[in-house]
Amino acid sequence: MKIIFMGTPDFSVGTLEALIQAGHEIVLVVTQPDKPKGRGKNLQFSPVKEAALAHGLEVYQPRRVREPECVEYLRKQEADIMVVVAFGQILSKEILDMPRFGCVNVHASLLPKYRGAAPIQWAVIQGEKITGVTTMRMDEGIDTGDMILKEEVKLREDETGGSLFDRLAQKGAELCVRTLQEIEKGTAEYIPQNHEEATHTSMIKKQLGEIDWKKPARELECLIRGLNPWPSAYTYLDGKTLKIWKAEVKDGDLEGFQKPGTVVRVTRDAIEVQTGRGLLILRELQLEGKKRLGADAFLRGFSVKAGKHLGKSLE
RNA sequence: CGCGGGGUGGAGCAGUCUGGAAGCUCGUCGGGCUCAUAACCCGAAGGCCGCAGGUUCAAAUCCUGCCCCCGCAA
Repeated sequence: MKIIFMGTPDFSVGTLEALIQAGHEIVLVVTQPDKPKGRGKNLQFSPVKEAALAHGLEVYQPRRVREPECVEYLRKQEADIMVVVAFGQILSKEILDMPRFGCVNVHASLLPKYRGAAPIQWAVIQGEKITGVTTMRMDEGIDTGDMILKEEVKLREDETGGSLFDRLAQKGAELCVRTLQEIEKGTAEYIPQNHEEATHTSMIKKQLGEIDWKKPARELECLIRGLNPWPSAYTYLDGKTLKIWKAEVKDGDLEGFQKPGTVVRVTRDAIEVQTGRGLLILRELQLEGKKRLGADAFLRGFSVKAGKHLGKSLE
């Protein structure tokens, strides 16, 4: 089939490559415009653009796909179908109706749950046991279209946003190829979502990573995993940002309840911190400007003593 | 030219401002003590102080250029 592919981040790349592998003709790859990124603010290509260029595909980067001239350009491609994976722009009805088979989206959750921007990270943050990927035929709403195929994925104990991201990207790629096969054969079933059960997620903001020590240790541990490797959960130590990369939960409070955020015990390879409920044992951390370190190495260079308060300096 | 921190034995750091013997906490190896240990005691190995120039009687330390790592910001 002649496909227009739309996508931007790493998550989309696997699907793009799987489609190429499956022998589809990608007539155009649409991705977000290059933006200044990283230290030094250099202009950077999106991962999808990198991949497209590597395969010699034509790349199109409209500021807004809904503008008339963009729509015209898409129409000229005469694609049979559009595959949209984490593109980052909302498509107008005009575009959605354009291809013969419509627009198919790969979404990284078991719809109708976790509609919206960052379903993968949210699934980890919320402590879900199972999530997955869903393909659907897009309609005008955000992630509200009829579902085609779905596949479940179990979260591991130590699942991070990053690890789940990788696994779902791969599952999504496979699922997308299968979905297109069914559509091509005419055997695809379109199952409406139960909108009553829908939940929504918002985009991950950096600020979400600031640890609120009043919350239960269990919740914080999920937050830490969910925001690893980006943007990471953090707190403050002596006014400097301290990222927490790995932690464990320890139920029960040690020798009476101390103010949340207080270091209650330091051993050779762990820093135990009081939370709203239970203790959080910090195992891997990173101080501003420094590398990521295991707690044992960290403690060799920086002395942290019991009684120290983590978080914003005041109080 | 977006802002900022850093590169010192295997690990993490101090020392740099105020040039003048390479230090701390660990790890490793050997020995001792102990029922025992992440304990304690004794001893040892291991460093082009990121790279290249410059200033100086003398540079980890001052000056110049470059490389690499990281935080913020996007």
